[in-house]
Amino acid sequence: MIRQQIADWITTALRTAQAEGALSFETVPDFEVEPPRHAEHGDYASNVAMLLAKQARRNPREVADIVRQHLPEACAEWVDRVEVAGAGFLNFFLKAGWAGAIVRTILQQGKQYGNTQLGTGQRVLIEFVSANPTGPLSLGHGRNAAVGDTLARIMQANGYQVEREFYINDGENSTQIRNFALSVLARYRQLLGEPAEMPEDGYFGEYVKEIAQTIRQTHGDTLAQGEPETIVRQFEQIAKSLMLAEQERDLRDFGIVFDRWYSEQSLYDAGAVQATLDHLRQRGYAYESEGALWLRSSAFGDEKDRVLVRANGMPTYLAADVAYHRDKFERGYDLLTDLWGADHHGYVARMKAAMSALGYDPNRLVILIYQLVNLYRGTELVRMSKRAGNLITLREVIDEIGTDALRFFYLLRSHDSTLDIDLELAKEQSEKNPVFYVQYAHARICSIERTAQERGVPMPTLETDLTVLTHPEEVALIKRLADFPEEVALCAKHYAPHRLTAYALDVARAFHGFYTECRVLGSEPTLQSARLLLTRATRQVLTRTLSLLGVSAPERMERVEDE
RNA sequence: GCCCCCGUAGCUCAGGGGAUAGAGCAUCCGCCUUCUAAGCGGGUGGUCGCAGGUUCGAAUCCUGCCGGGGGCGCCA
Repeated sequence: MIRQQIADWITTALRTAQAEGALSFETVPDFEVEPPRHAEHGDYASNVAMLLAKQARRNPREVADIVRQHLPEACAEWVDRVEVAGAGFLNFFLKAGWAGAIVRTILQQGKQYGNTQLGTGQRVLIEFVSANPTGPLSLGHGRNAAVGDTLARIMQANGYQVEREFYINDGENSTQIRNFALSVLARYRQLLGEPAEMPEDGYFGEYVKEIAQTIRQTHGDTLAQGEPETIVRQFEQIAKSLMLAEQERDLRDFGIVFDRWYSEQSLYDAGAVQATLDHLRQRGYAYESEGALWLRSSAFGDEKDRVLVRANGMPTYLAADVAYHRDKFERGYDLLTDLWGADHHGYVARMKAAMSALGYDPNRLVILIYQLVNLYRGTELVRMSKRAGNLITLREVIDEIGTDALRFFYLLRSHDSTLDIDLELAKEQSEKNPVFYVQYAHARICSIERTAQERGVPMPTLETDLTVLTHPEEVALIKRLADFPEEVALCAKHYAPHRLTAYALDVARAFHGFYTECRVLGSEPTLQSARLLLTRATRQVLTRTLSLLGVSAPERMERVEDE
């Protein structure tokens, strides 16, 4: 808010200078107002003059000086002085006590603080996880889930109307569903003591046996009798829905609830796949060759054309997925966001090409690719899961380290980076663990408030004099708090939810510094009141940040002493 | 061969046109009569993979190369 305020003053100054003929330029550049690294450069600095110099045909320092002289008088309320420095930076030095005004604003805005208008009026569909219903969610799906859900929360905070959707890959003609069903069927028969062989490329994880067991318990021993094709179809339905139920349960325990579970099969049932193929043909972007139907994706930058319908008449996964994305656009969203694993990156070009072929703006489809996740126990790479065999399940990691730690760790790095998670570290209740560091700051705040209550110190009103908040640690903390709305907006603009963990750590760090240097309870009454309000404002921002991350903000954290 | 991601402190990574490059961990030295020491302060530690280019200014943008990971099905 203070940054926006300064930016507005600068814009006003530019307009005034322009009107007076002191400065000539066509467009206001996209300049920045940032807290400089070094205190001698003021509280906030702007690069506007350097960006404008060429247009204005003057050297940057001259431009800076002109801007400085045309700043509106209103800024005198908060600004002590403005210096021109370096290559042409405008350095703003704020009056002692400016920080207090920010604390008041934060508290006045309450739960609204941190919200922005960035996406007001825009509908977004975030499609994520979308795991195959043939196995439990994996460690990789967990990253997808954490990034997608937090991004959804962030976009909501920015005013977007957000919906979360899970696309179920349940096409009945797909080989994977059939294989899965055949695997479950084989296990089921084995349970009944019948000789049954697993399909060669079947699913060999323990969970398949569990599903067979569940089916036996709920449907009895006669489900594998009758006409073979009917049996397999039946097993497809039952096994698939059991698997989906488990995925939904895991996600709910991970703090994620989808607005919609969208079935691939429903696209076939509604004729949407066929309609999309016809539409592509009409537009001239689908053609027959070698007995198959092809998408002319190479016309839109893809390296080659792709098969939509195989020579055997079966549509490919791509065909359904194109129909699905068409359906999403037709539902009226302004923006579609997909979250895919790195192993699907090669698919991006063809999906965007398909959207272009259908006449949609491919830029309205944002596909985020996240890199792999490796799990370590100390320095040892964890490869296998007992239950799922060749993959590590999300469930077992949640069970071991908890939702809070796992969500935080997933968002500790950019989705562009491969992520290593160390189970030992995530479980450790110590200073090494960043989740605890942040949560501990919150618990400390609650502890101060509890003690205040015990001592009969009431929470001060907003009329309290906040200009006494001038200690460097207080100002540093308030600056971090003041950044919150800007940070929330940046997270959305760059699709970078991981920035939020960094921000949470920054706020926690600033608070711990304040806590150490500035005694709250027992200080001089005016100061005590002001500090109590600062503490409350910090709590509000921390709680909100953690809730955007889907991480809890505990009111107490007792250290467990281990010998 | 082509495509995507990464290469920054001993380790794990932020920063992705702006001033003297940051954090955590590790390591060394300090700080608990007083709101939770799961905390705080300080020290050590860097040719931002290499070479060109663009720019007033490059870790950041462009090109090429090197190294690591992933992907290149009428699988999903």
